[in-house]
Amino acid sequence: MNVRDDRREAAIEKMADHLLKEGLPGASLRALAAAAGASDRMLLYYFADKDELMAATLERVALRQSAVLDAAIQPGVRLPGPSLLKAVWGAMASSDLQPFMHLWLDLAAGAGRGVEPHRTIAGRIVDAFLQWTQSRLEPEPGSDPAAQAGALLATFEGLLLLAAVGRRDVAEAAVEALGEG
Amino acid sequence: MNVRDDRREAAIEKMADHLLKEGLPGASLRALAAAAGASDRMLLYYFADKDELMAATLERVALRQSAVLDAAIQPGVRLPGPSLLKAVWGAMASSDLQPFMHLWLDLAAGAGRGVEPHRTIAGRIVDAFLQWTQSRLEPEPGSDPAAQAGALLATFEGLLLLAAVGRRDVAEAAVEALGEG
DNA sequence: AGGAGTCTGTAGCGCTTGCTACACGGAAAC
DNA sequence: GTTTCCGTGTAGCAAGCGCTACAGACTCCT
Repeated sequence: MNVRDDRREAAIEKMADHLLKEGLPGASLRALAAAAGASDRMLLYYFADKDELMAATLERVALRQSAVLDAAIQPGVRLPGPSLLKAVWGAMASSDLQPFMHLWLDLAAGAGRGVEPHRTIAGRIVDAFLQWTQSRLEPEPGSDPAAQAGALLATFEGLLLLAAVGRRDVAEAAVEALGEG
Repeated sequence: MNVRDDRREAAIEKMADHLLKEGLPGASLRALAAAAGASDRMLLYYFADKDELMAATLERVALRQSAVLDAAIQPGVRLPGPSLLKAVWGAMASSDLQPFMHLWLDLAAGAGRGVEPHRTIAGRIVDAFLQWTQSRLEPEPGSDPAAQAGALLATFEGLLLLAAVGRRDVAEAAVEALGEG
């Protein structure tokens, strides 16, 4: 029945595509509207304001990404740290790492300065990822599993950052080195 | 003799301060000019355009930061991985980590999308940091020292990112965990 | 048939952005 | 003493931003 909600939903999907392709800097209302096949006027009819629109769209992107990870390493499976890192890195790499990486850095940069809705959403994403990591990690006995998951997550995020600034080769070599040690 | 170069130099210092305080999003010509005690008109007299201005200012920030690191761990000293990580993290934390962290994430985000001058400068910074890490790292025998340095750098960058998105506690715990393992 | 509420296009407001045109005072060179 | 260049203020341009006012079309209820 509700036409508006349907179109809103469709817009979210198309805007998520656009966001992944262009990143936050390319996410003006007019550009997003063009991507969604609508007018900026209509976007602001579907959503209260840009913040609400961005929150919904970023949430959608996060959902997609967590689906990629779940598909790569299914619930119930547990791996030791180095293997898990390698597996996650491999999964991201084969699902076209780049777009998500760029968007995530944009988001993190905004979050760092406390910008909303970036701060809230980035927090949620990193918490979810942390929990996911802990649920997939075969913990080494004798130290805190949460801290181990945190360390693994940090390393992965750092690899992402290295790749983003054009040092993907360094990141690849690091993954290998960590796999041996 | 050269009045212009003197003022240009002074402007760089003050703009570096401003950049650390406000990050890239707060770096409009008018805002930078106010911080430097000049007019935007004059900034564009000292520098060809905003790109040149930003390149000079970001370079200055990087210079300051590497001075902090050199002071914390002097040339010639070598530490094993976990200790080095702890030392670097401690040095950054005690020198007011926050401003540099934010700026670095802004820069990395821009670099990821290929924006100039961010891409070039971020590349230079990460290369310098990589080299610095390798020069301070007591390498474990049997695997590539460069890759070990890369892995350590990745972890550190990831910790920075975790702290930026408001999970500094997770980062601290991870540093501890890595210190034990 | 008429009024009410739901959609949507047009047009534009007020603001910020990087950058520029122009004019003018002073100092230096000849 | 004139010319030439350096340094600087004023004022403004074109483009982009998020957002809104307004009006018309369409659908539904009575």
